Amino acid sequence: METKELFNSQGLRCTRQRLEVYEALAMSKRHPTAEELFRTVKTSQCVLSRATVYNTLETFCEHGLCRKLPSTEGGARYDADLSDHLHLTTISGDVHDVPSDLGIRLLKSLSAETIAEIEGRLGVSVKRVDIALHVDADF
Amino acid sequence: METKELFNSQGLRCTRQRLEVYEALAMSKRHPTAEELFRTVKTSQCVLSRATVYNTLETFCEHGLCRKLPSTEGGARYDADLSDHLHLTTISGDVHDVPSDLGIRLLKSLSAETIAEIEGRLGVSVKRVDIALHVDADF
DNA sequence: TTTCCTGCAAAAGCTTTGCAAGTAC
DNA sequence: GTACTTGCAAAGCTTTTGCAGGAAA
Repeated sequence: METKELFNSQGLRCTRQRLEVYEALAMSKRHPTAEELFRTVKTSQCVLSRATVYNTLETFCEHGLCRKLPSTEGGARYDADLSDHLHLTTISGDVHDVPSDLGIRLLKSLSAETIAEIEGRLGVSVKRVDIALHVDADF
Repeated sequence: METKELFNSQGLRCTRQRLEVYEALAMSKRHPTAEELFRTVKTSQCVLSRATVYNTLETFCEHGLCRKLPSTEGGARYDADLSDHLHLTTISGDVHDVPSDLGIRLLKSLSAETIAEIEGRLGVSVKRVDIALHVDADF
């Protein structure tokens, strides 16, 4: 679906700012923070304020267009990929996507081999696993 | 192990503030925020500043005495229970412990029955599940 | 006595809010 | 034209920092 139709289907007006923020978010594989989105979109010849980024992201979350990811430090991160997957945060704060099957195996057996597989497949350095189920919006 | 011995085993000095913060955290089943711990401990005839609470909690985390839980809103939450379990956050922001086996079943099959079981066993109202694996400290 | 810890106050970082001007529909 | 959206600036909340005084070992 085109982004404009996506907004319309949710009763959201299609503004330049929303389009750019949404597309920057959907394009990114880095699960960006509000600040990162602000800097990405602002430079691309679009008038934009931080307040709008925050408002926009909250609106997107409310309408199921993206998800706010829990984090322990820095600002909140956002993900427009609502498909079935988990997230893995490295010591540096980066967030990586993890296929559900791999994540579930990790949960079932945090063996050295599983960790090695995670590290190999994602190219990250795993230091500790802190697992949480977050239940915070409509089913 | 007594709390004082626990501190000593980690090379930490045993101060009034640390003892009270640690025991308030260990006693609580609510996964309190720094602010909540500050208010709990401060009222119980103990001189305490917010800065000390933050310093203390970071020190505890560094020494493996507690864990910082990722969250999407409000302040970070802390848990001194390092045993094998997962967390479930409700729409109101409360964090509940979930036995690992139940959490893994949730991950494997987010069926209506599983949700109902979660709700029944924890007495909470589940609205959405947002799942993340956080890897952010030493293994 | 030495080293570590605490409190205070200030600052920094992230996010929200009120309101007037502007824009989508 | 109406209702929604934006930008700005200020405020709010959480967390960190520098430093001097104080306490543990």
